[in-house]
Amino acid sequence: MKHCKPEAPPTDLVRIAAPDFDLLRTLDSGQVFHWHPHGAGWVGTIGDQPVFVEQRGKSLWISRGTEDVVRHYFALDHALKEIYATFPADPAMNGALDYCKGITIMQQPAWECVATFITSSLKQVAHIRQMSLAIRKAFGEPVCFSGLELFTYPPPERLALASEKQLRDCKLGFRAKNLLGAARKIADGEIDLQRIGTMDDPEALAELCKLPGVGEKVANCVLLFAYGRLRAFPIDVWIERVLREIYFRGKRSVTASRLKRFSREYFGPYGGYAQQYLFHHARKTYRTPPGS
DNA sequence: CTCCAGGTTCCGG
DNA sequence: CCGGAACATGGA
Repeated sequence: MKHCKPEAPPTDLVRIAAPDFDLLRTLDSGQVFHWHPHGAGWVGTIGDQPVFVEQRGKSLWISRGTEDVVRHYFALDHALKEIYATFPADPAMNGALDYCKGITIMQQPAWECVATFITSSLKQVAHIRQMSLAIRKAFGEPVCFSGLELFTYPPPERLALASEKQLRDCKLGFRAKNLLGAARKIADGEIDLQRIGTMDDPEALAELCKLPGVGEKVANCVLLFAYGRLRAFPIDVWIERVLREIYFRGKRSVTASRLKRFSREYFGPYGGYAQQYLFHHARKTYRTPPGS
């Protein structure tokens, strides 16, 4: 990140209430990949808007004028206590809840979410962050903010003009073709991300899966992290591990569709929340047992 | 060096 | 419907 002019962390801040929210845990939970620590808080873009956010106890101190945007993006209106009350009360879920309390399911811009999760396949979170930042730097708009140069996420129309080689130079590997294809389908109007918001869950899932590089897992991430479908339950390698080792312990030949059906029925109306907590807890604490 | 990572797609039973 | 293999890249 370049310094475009010397300036300390922003001083024109306003306070908003965030009683049950945990900013650090939320930003570290593998939903978004572009926030930078800055002073005692964080800077990043929400859409085209550069924002500073710092948590002090039950309050967020944020750039003046970004109150509505921040509240929506971080889903500060989600009633976490009511959501927790719907979780199954088994030991694994209780452990995850204890570890993840305060994480919200965010409400990201749809395209940015689709694009970053297209690049996520077979990549660690640190790599997804690198690719996301490289794409912003190469194709996004620079925004000078609080002495830092931030970059917006390029819209589909912009990436549609890129070459596959340019995207590979952002270290996308085989994902370059998929991201380019998806950008083109959306820029051409063949897929309408706004209209997907009006569809029911199964229909929206099917529509998202028409994009190259988007299968059931990525589509569910997008439904969850961008469209507020809090029942969507993405099954990645971590969640599959949790399901098999805890909820299907000792059972053999458990198929993928079996896991899907179980997770849909067992985790309730906020299954997506349960999934995110189980994922984050497992990813942060899992160690392969010695000798196996 | 080997293993694996917030998968998708294609191909053969 | 199911399992297997290919696909790029870099951190552990």
